[in-house]
Amino acid sequence: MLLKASISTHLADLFSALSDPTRLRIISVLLEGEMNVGEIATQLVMTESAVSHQLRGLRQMKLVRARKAGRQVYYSLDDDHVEKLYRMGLEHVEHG
Amino acid sequence: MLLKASISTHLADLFSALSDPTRLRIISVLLEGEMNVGEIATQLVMTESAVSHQLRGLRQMKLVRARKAGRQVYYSLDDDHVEKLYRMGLEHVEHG
DNA sequence: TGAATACTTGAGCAAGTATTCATATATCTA
DNA sequence: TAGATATATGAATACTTGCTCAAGTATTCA
Repeated sequence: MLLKASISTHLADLFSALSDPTRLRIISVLLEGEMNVGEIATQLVMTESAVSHQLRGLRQMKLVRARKAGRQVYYSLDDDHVEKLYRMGLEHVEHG
Repeated sequence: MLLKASISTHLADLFSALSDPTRLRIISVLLEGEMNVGEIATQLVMTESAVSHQLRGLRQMKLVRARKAGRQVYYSLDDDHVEKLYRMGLEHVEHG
């Protein structure tokens, strides 16, 4: 049945959150556990600013959660649907 | 483990295909079976041109398949991973 | 053959996005 | 308290995207 316009935009927002290589790479490292911004930036070989901007989007979409510890901020995945979508997409890409 | 850059872009492309309300609405009607461009456009209340442009993207991503019959072109879903991703995303949006 | 129908395509524009750079805020340490 | 560290944020820029409009191709039918 035709998806209602309002639901279609929410669903599009969810997939949009997963539609960028940088965000997917952030998710891939957070699958192993929480990590702070500097560590993520080091792993991805990107500036902390760029990573921070992307984390903001993921935070707003409630896909990651932030935990502040001193001056570090540790991020972790805040949604197991995301992990499922990520893994299912990856499966499709790797042997689809 | 950190997702390789090349795979991350492929995965992002897949999710990008699902990251637009119009494309999701097209997918939602094609879940019920094949449909031609004019019928899709009527259901979505959009121009055939706009729908055709989106179908092109979905075709290039191999998410839909086209069957020509006379001057009509019938589209159908070409990938059951897509249906799974769609349904899982929808579940998340509807009661997440 | 000529007109109508069904769809596709390219150009152009408005709106959105990801990154960089500079700056701001918060926290720790000497 | 001053300076260093960790992160966040705003503005600017380059790039991408979705639609419209006009024109093009293919097919049917009178």
